[in-house]
Amino acid sequence: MKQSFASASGISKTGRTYFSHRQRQSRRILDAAARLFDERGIDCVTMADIIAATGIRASTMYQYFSNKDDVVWTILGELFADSAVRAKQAMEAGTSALDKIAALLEFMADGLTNDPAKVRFVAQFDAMYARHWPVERLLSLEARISPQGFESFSALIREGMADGSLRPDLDPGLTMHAVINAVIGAQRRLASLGDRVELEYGKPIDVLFREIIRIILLGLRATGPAVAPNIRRPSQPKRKRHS
Amino acid sequence: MKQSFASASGISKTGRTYFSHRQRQSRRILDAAARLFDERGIDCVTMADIIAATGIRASTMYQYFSNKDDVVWTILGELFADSAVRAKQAMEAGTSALDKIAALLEFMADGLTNDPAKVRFVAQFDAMYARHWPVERLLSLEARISPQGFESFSALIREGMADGSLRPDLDPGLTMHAVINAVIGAQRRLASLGDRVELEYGKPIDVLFREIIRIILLGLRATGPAVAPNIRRPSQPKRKRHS
Amino acid sequence: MKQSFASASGISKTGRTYFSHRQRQSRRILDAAARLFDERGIDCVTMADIIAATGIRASTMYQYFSNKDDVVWTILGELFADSAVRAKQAMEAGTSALDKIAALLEFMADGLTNDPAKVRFVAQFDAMYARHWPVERLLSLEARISPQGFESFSALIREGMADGSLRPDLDPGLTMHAVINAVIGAQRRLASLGDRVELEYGKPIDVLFREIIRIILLGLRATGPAVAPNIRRPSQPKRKRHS
Amino acid sequence: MKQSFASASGISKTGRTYFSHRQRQSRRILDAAARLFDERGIDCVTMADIIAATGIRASTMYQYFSNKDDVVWTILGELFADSAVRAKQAMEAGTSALDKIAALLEFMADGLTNDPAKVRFVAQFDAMYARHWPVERLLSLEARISPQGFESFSALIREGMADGSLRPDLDPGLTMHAVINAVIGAQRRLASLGDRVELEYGKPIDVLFREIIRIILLGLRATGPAVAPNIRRPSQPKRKRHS
DNA sequence: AATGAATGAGACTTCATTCAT
DNA sequence: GATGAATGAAGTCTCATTCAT
Repeated sequence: MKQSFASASGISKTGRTYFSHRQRQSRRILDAAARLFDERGIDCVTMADIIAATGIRASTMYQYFSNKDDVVWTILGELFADSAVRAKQAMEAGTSALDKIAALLEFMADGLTNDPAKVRFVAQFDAMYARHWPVERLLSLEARISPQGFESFSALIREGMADGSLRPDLDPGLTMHAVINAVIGAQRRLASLGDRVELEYGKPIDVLFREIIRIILLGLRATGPAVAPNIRRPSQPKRKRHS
Repeated sequence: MKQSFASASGISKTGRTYFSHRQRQSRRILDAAARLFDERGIDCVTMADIIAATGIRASTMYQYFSNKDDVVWTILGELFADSAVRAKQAMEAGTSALDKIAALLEFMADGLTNDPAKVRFVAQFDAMYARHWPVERLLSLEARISPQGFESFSALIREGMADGSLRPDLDPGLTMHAVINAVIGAQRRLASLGDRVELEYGKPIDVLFREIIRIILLGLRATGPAVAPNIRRPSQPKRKRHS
Repeated sequence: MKQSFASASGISKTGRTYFSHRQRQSRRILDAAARLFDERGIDCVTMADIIAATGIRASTMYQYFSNKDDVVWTILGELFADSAVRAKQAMEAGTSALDKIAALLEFMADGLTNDPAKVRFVAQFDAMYARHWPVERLLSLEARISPQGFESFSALIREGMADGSLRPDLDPGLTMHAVINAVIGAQRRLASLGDRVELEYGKPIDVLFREIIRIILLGLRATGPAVAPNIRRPSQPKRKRHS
Repeated sequence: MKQSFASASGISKTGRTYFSHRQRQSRRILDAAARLFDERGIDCVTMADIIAATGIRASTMYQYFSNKDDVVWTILGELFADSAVRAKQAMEAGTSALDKIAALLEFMADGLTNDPAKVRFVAQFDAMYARHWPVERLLSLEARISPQGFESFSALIREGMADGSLRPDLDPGLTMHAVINAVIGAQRRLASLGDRVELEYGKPIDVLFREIIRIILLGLRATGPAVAPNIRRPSQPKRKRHS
């Protein structure tokens, strides 16, 4: 059986690392819950279900997690903690701003390929809980996906316009935020629809996702100058109005 | 009071068609439900809530809708029926394939601007129900957003590569599907997060959405230089502000 | 079986007065609850107990009362509504202020004699809920025991000092409030201890209560000699009966 | 921080008597419990609350007290042990019977002024537990408030009628029991209502309490003779039995 | 003496739904 | 077509308490 997505959260079971009993129990619960959430959808899983799946008694469960939100939130936290580190590493590899952005998006594509269940979980979480929990808690968590938080996005665009890797007509205060929101939205939608997309469109979700990344990067990157220093690039016959 | 989003669904009250009492009651229920769904989220609304909001008795409710899914599905159907027609109209206006795509995405941007509640509703529906109902029912519904269904997307890309409005290196069987999924994903994410996005990023959701559309279209369109070195049309003279 | 104290609330079952089914059920619940509260103490009765005693199903119960507080509060309301009317009538009979006070205290003694269960209930309520519910709700209810609310007490003392029936050294803003609080406190304590007092002291609770009333009235009334040495007012010719 | 009312219970920390660890722990528990009882009301405090407040583990708690009743009872016992001694001392100071009674009542007024929390605790205890525990245990405890128990009350009344400080028409087997019950009832009611009384009536609880004491003493004391040696006012021919 | 862990028992409440009138 | 009433079936959570270490 494939590894539960909760247990991937950087806590290694290998080696002689000793889990205390409490930690082990906690993990059993989280793993069981994560599996159920993925199988049935977060809202269709009850505490009773998790309890049954874990094999402990209800009252014991409540010694570990005081309610379903607690479980959900914990899983989410582990997920993000894990992602944040790896996203950072991915971006550091890039040289130009465009490279960095590409690395970040590629990182997300890898997430979709390797852990669609994780993405699906977060997608559900977003759709269901986004409105019920304080913004801060939610967005602060999501912000970790980028190294210094979303605030660094502006800098990235500016950097790219300076180093010539990005189009000169981007808006530092806007573009990257738009891109990241769109890519996250796309990623989650594809993860949520899962195999159905393949059935319908004949393409696996990660192929679709990598295509949209390609298009977006094409849209972001500097055209003429980036390739050749001399500014030709006449064309673009009639940029149509959008809005 | 602004019109409920359900009652806007293309059902005309004009003409001498008289709603029977039954139809009026049904509408009251759907309107009340739609409002509640938007206020609290689909999963946080119970039949009892809808009943209370409508002012009828529980037992009467069941004369109209046999359960919550029935209500949800009906609202969704009205929403899509409405959208399909208008999306089609929007696209017909375009001349080149790029124009048509732009018109379709623009149509979605308008949806986000004018009816965020509708988009939010569909987003929730997707995240929560996608997995519980047969694919056919769901995707068939969504397919209506494009005139001939998603199948026509391949043709559109081919058309664009032929008429020179799109990059020549696109994949007819892939690109448009990728774009549409991403744009839907982005639209729904933004609608779901709503005002929070503005608080966090300082930009309204529709501004973000139009920016990503712009980037995607930039990524799709044929770039003169990339294709041919000859320099006409020196630069995008005045990218207009989007918002 | 003796009449339930809840059902004494001025709602007559006799005659052709028709209770709707709902009212009858509601009464059954209140009666059952009141009996249990008196037998075991309010805090030792659970909703489940009341449900079992009433013979309906749990879910039906919640159609009538949404929780235990609701039941408790309803019973209390009926009790006070009933008392308020009768206390008023009792006081109106008196001529001098002392008579009126005596009538009020006597009314309370009757309550203790005839409905110790009611008093006991209120005593428990007080001790347990006084701190958990908003003052207004509670005191406004209690205030009904006196015709125009406790505010009229000052007037009563002033009236008595004017008509010569009360000691001249009383404090209108204080004395009657002190008296009423003490008498209520005494009444509730005796009701709570119930038969135990008799076992311990060899006197029934109402005998003890009437004795303290007598002492208090002796303490309140004008004493001829104390005021003026000349002996007019030859003795309270008609110590009024209390009971 | 002010001393917990439980730890004031006459347990001396002086001398070289070392509390064993066990005693210290026990005290911590009792203090924490007493504070919680006063803050929330006895019935709203769970073992878990006490445990949390004390900082020990649940299982450790049960090494000291086998259940909540045990804790409650222990606190109550300390309270009474303390009171009994001081009540005795207070009464011994008096010369006439009236003086002794006044001293006793004054002692209770002091209790209300200085330790309303203690009184409140006992009031709650009374209302809630009186019915659940054997009479003997309860009343025997309360009896300690008077030196030789309530049995001595008869003697006190007789003494007062003999020394001329009390009215001659009192009932030795009744009056003092009535008075003490009333005063305890009043004291507890006032303590329970606490600040609310002041808000409602504009007078602090101890002012109200002292006023009722004054009235009762006025009602008890011999009238004519006490003021002037000459005995006129024979009167009051035959105080009839009341009840 | 302390404690980590577990748990039986049950209380409270909600909800969708049915049914007879 | 409307409604009053009832309810089965769950779900969530609390609490006092035990027991082995």
